[in-house]
Amino acid sequence: MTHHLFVTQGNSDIPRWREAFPLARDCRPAMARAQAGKDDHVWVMSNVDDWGVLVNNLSRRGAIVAVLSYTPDSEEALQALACGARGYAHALSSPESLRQIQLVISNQGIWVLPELMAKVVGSTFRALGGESRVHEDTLAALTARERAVALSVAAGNSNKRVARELDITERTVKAHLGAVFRKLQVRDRMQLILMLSRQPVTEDLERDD
Amino acid sequence: MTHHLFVTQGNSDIPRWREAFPLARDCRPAMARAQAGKDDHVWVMSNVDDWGVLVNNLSRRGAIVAVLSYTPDSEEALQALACGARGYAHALSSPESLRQIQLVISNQGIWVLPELMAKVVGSTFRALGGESRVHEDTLAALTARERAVALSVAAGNSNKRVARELDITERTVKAHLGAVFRKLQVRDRMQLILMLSRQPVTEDLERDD
DNA sequence: ACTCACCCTGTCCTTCGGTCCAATACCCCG
DNA sequence: CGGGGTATTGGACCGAAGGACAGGGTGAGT
Repeated sequence: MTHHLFVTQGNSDIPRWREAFPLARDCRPAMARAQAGKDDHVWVMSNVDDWGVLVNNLSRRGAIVAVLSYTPDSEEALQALACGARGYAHALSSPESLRQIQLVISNQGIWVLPELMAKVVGSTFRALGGESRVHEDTLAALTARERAVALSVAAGNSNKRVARELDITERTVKAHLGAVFRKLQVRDRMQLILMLSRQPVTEDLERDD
Repeated sequence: MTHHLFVTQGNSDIPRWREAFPLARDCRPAMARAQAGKDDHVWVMSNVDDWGVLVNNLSRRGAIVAVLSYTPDSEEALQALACGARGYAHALSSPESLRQIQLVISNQGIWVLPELMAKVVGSTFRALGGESRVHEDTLAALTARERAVALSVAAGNSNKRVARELDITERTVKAHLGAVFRKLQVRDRMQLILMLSRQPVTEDLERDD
């Protein structure tokens, strides 16, 4: 059968893992390295020494690895994924979350904190030179004129300036801009800028008050 | 209840989707755009026009989107993810695979072809030297409060929202913001965003009329 | 002809953003 | 202690932004 291991550095207590997976065993890095094999599930704390190397080894041997961190950040998440981990989450995730994660990654899925997702994918996309392919897509939904207005606005120009630039009335600029907002589902020029200059945007939309 | 849609371009036959999800309906992009909402599951073929935009819209509205392609490649996969899709697979995946994918992505997971995963994440990590350290320089000139305001504004928030966030008056936000504008030599919040979300800025700034 | 999509413009009105001119309070430093 | 920097807020003012409502013009299809 497959093993199920928690790898911790020292005598740190194992938060709610025990609760999530009663059958699992906790161990030290060396032990994991020795025991884990194909299809085993291994959870590695990001505070163990050389966790990257460990994760790499394990996943290379066919183990299904998830990394848990007390201080999750996108950079570490990327590193974890790059080392072959299939999951990355907060170490204090609830037992339910942990089981959900296990479900996902044991089915060939990837699991990262939702808020990190955007960042990870974003930087990945940029890193691959795919650069502004997205924009072309989002902008593709616009008419030629709307696109021109959107781009100018996204460059930080005021409506008046855009008007002069395109040699139309400020009123017309507003009209086009309104259409852009509708089509791209943003509330104002700020979010337009963010959308076109990319990523963050956390969880805007809806509710301003 | 939640919808379950297959979005195809034209009269292409729906491979084995029917078999995997008997209850699902297939439709055109426009229909999907109109019907799909929060928590709906939508499968989009990568040969429909502007699938990127469509996926963007849908996922932004809370739908769970997966992209299927007859010719999967890492670039397209990344694009799909960047647009908010949670899954990317071959259009001719077996019904079992499709169900597995659905399981994964409906549990907050990400699903991409395993061999693409390595490529994508691998190259990323290397290419990800230093990301966004630029800001710390520019932001260093600000007081703690000003910095907080600046960052929130740069995230696309309105003055009112920032006020609530920091639990101060909108008036005070304006005061801090004014200071930020002076110190960073920008005229308004748009240029602030541009300054904080990219690096170049080369631009003129000057002259609006 | 007629519809449809796009482009352009107008007025009216509300809210938001930014600046000027204040004032109060805190804290650190000389 | 007095002076400078910071944080906070008030009021007033004005221009920018964006929505609501209403048009007029073109060209491509049907």
